[in-house]
Amino acid sequence: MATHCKEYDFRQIEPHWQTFWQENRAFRAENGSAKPKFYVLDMFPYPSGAGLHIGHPEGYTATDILARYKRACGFNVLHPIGWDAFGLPAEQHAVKTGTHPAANTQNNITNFRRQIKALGFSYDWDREVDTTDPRYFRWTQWIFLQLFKKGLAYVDERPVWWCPELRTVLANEEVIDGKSEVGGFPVERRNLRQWVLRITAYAEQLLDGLKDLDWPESTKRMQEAWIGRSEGAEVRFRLADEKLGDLAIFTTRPDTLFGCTYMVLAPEHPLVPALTSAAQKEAVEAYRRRTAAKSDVERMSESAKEKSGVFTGSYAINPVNGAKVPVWIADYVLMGYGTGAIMAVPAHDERDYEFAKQYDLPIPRVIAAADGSDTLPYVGDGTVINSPGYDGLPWPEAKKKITADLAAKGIGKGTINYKLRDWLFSRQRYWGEPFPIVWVSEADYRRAAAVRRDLPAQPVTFVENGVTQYALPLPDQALPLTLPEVQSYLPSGTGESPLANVPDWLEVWLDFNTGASVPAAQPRPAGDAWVRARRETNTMPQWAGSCWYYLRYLDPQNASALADPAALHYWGVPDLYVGGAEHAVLHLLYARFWHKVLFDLGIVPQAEPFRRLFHQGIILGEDGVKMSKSRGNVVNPDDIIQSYGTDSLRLYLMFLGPLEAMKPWNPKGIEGVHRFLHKVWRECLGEDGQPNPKVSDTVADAPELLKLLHETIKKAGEDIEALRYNTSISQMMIFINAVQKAPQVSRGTLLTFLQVLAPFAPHLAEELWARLGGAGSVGHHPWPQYDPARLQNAMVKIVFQVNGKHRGDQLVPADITQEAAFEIARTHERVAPHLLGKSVQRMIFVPKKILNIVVS
RNA sequence: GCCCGGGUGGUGGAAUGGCAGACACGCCGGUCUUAGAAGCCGGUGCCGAAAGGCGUGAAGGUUCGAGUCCUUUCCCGGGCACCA
Repeated sequence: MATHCKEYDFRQIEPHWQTFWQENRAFRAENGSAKPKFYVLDMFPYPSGAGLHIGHPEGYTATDILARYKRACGFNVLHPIGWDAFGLPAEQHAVKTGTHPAANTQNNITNFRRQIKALGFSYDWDREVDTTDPRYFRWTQWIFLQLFKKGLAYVDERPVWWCPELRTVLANEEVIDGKSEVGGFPVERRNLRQWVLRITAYAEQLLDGLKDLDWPESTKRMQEAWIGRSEGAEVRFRLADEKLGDLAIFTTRPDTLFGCTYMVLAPEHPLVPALTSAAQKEAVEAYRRRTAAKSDVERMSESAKEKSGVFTGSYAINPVNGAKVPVWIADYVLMGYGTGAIMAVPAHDERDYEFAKQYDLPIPRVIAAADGSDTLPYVGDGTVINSPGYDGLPWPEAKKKITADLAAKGIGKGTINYKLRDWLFSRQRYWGEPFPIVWVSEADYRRAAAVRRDLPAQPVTFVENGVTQYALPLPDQALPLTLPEVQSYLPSGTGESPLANVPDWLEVWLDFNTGASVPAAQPRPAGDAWVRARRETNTMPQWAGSCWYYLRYLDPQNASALADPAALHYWGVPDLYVGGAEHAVLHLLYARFWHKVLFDLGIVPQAEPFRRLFHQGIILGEDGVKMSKSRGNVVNPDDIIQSYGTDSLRLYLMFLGPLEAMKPWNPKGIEGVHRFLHKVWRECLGEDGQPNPKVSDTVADAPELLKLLHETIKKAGEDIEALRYNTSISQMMIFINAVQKAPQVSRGTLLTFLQVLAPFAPHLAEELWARLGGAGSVGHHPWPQYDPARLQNAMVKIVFQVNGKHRGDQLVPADITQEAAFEIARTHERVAPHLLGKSVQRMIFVPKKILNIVVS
């Protein structure tokens, strides 16, 4: 079973055991097992052409250790891997080379698979998934159809980020500081027809569900901030010119209504033209034009310095005091939030204050500061003043009262707003999941609606050249809708994807019952259900496939459902999810949203997909800065494996520091753990490769060594559960250092130690286990139990302090009394001088630890 | 600006309010060797010959006792950023 090398030849040992595991399918997870399940999930990688980055093995080693440990503890462990393989780089490569992105993607996957296998992770390779496989994305499309049917998908022409360089639209989240996240190219605003998912319908649930999750607090808070719930009121102001109607605003501080001295509309607000007086027309229009021409980045950076705005010439009436207040437009008010209009209360809002100062608007105070200060703007606690009917109330109470009073008068109501926006779900790209949607005429849609039961309550439509088009979903049986071959992967440049350039795919006769289609250029087939249709040319964003992959692992081959309900019940959701903090908001929020929809549909039994989440930290270059090609400080896993072996790499990655910490790579450090593994080898085997002569079947280990062994079992187990691998490794080092000093060691002790080592350095552990006569695979043996009795010592070291200062220590019986300990202390040669001539005031005695003598 | 993390030897880092610096890197000395490498033994926070003193970004506080708890403050990293 084992190899026959005489030295620790990891280049021979590691592939040997990897082959062994593969041939024995050692890590297969069983559906329907009677064992308790444990599901430990890695964020699956995008298989880039650059190959694995050192950050991948960091997180993957962490989960692998846990997976191997849990298997040894008797769990049926699901530990899968797959490929998030749709994505822009493959498409850009295709544009450049003209080869199909699928070909490039498969090459990259092959390379990733080879690299990951060389790291010896205990994945169940029978469950590998690939988001670009039609058998996979069929279900991505299916889930989209469920969202569509539920009214959670719609189309909207809206300004979106357009990147001329990438020739595609980007989501807000993909734009960083006015540049594309991928490539760093400049972006601009354009109006395009887009698919949008109504994630805002789940805002409250997404916020509420965070409470019970075992996630890093920082990540929870980031999601909270992203959802951005705020409670306030919508208030309607009459306009002075009655025929213009009302102006609705949102405020979180209705209690400051008496302090409102002007109103501000977003420049894009639809009421602006009607509100603008003849005298102000020119100024208002110029301002609107200027705002529209600015990118959001310019708008933000400029206005961060200085507020700007223009008076419209109109006035509104403050509903609480009848005051006539001017209506302005300014770009510090955003159309996309609330009603796109605000009441300005300059005394109690920093932005309004700044604006009022700039344009000389009145700033009356309506909240008295709790601390009596009179500086403005004031946004702290206090009581209401200058507000007849509410004076003297603490402002949160006034807020409730005024909101209720407004509601009673029918001019306002309490509302909740969220910063969260609906999710822009389409991309003008080739390399993504096609939408299983066609566009048909109203008449054809009505005919389909008469027989189809899978349409939304409200049809999804858009108007094109004055004609209303209706979105008709493909029937389930027509899935997957695959990508057509194209001549060029270059986007059309007009905002449509390359799919718009494939007429035979694009323009079809479609049977709305079966989803069957023929090119429109051919004659219409016989039958009533055939309608003229144009396919949706957008594709889905990369987030789509990663929104539900953790479910597909449960039952990856299933052709009739995304997963068998029995598998969904047995495995449930991951018990642990490990991945980078860079996904704190987007992926993790989108996946939660989809999961909640699937939960509401009764497809999954849990409301949340990821109960326990952990972010591994970033590994920096040797120089303490982020690894990058340009800096030349990149560490390549392949090179490390070649020089030290994957066991050393795995161990070092975990020994570097706390898993969640950002920490620099130190090339000398890996030699330290490599040395440790060599030492383990030498303690087990002699120079001839046979068991070391000091290994004995007859000699009993010293109690101290056994105690250390049991401490090691205990500490390793506890640390693994808590993902504190650095300290468990140091404990194993302490143990092996003790073995080294012992003249003899029992075979049983070494075998037990190898079991503890196995999750961390599985190849070496297997090899030594076999050579020391252990049966079968070390990973298949039940995790050793520590004996609590062995952890006790009859004698313990007690520390003597005088006035809190360490003055000496002494080995004493563990159950020594305070009196006896004091007797030892007062005669202790290093302690006694500090007691001389002093009187003892009191003593603090902590058994087994400390005796602190307080003297005058 | 706001919200999170975090500051401990030359380095990475340990430390349920109870011996600060485990473990490892590096360095110094020794051993083995013709020599080196590897291994092994010993040392290694700072000041001091020693006794002892000082030490966890800084300053206060609570406590018999603080790296750990509280207040203020500085620095570094991350996220958000006109969301009314």
